[in-house]
Amino acid sequence: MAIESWIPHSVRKASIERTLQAGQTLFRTGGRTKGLYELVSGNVRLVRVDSTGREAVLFVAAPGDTLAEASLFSARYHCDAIALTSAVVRLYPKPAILAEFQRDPEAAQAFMAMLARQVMNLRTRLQLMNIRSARDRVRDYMVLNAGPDGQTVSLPGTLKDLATDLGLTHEALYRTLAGMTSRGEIERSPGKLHALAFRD
Amino acid sequence: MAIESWIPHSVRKASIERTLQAGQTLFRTGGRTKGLYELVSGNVRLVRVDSTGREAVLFVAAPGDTLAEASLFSARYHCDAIALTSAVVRLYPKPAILAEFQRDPEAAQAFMAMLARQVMNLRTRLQLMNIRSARDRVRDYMVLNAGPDGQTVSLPGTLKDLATDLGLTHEALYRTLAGMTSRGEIERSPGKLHALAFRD
DNA sequence: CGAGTGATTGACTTAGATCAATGACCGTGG
DNA sequence: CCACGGTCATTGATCTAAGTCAATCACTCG
Repeated sequence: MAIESWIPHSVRKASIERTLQAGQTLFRTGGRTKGLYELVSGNVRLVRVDSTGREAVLFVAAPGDTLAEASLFSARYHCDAIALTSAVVRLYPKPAILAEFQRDPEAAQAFMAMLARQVMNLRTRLQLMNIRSARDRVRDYMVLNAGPDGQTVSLPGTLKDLATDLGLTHEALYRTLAGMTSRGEIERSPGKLHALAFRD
Repeated sequence: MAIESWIPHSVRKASIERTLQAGQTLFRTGGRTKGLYELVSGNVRLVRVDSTGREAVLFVAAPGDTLAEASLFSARYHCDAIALTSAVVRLYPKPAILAEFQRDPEAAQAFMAMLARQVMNLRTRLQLMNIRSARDRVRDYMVLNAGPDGQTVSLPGTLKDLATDLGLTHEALYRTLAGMTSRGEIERSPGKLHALAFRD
């Protein structure tokens, strides 16, 4: 998923960094699309605004996320991108990317593979969000993200981050983990979760 | 998103239909990937099973969905696909697709565009699921799916389906809609929702 | 004319959100 | 070197929105 894994070198070199203040607009609905953005630091949110001025958030990008990949294939943006915090973005210019894809089918394929993986991932997360029970959500998360041994999950960030990922409040997650631990369903070590026997 | 919009004709012709009984396995983790499946009718679920035998559902495909696009780029499946109901799938063989992408960059680009759109879409739905309040969820859904006039949403299926899409029970959705109607926030006509003035 | 499904509403329960407080830890600046 | 501000982790008390169970009506289809 990391951008380096699929962006061709030539395009990489042509990229440009830009710094945004909190609240600053990166692009706006109807504007000409410039290329693919990678969020380096900070947060940027994509919003769509309806005729009455109500806005709906499409996506809140975190560092490492890529913004507006669909805009590579359309001439105009379909939403607004606004920095939520001060942020740094990197722009990979559209002509460079598309030209590279024409020239090198390998590059195109790498890009497709990355997108396909993202689709799978997102679908999985969506499925996870359909689970009502916090405990089942954690369980499923563990099955899905287990390491090679099939029962250890290493946490990428803080528990708070995990809670957000799971669509729970951090309090709910703490409680759920505490409950599962006391019931002997999991064990915890710093930065890791171990699945033990589950009995339903 | 419809498969006809991006699948090259040559590949289309090479596709094969297959019928599954409820409970039948389409493919299994570790099996050789054959290509891209489109679900024609019925439901198929993708599941991952961990070492202890616990399973987590990755995705439940509905007619029109495409399965395992990521498997186009890997040699082995990473999950099991099992028919939930009796179902019909259409297989687009991997060699045909990949060869076509090599030959015709346009086709490759169409595929990328489709995937990119899917990614946007999925992210948006994920964002929607983060909204706790049923009312806000409906509101956001309406903003996101408003027609050209910016305030009419035509419902693709039944309200029950919509409820599932929104991650609500149908009862909760009915009540929410009833509430919003009585408060004058929306108007309803068969198969359509109209947004009126919202006051928060 | 039943059987099946969608739409709708009622009553009740509960899981998780919300608000709040505490302790541990960490960096940093005086 | 230590006090202070910040964030994470954790737990308690309370509340409420949405889930669950259940019943009814309208409609369609064979």
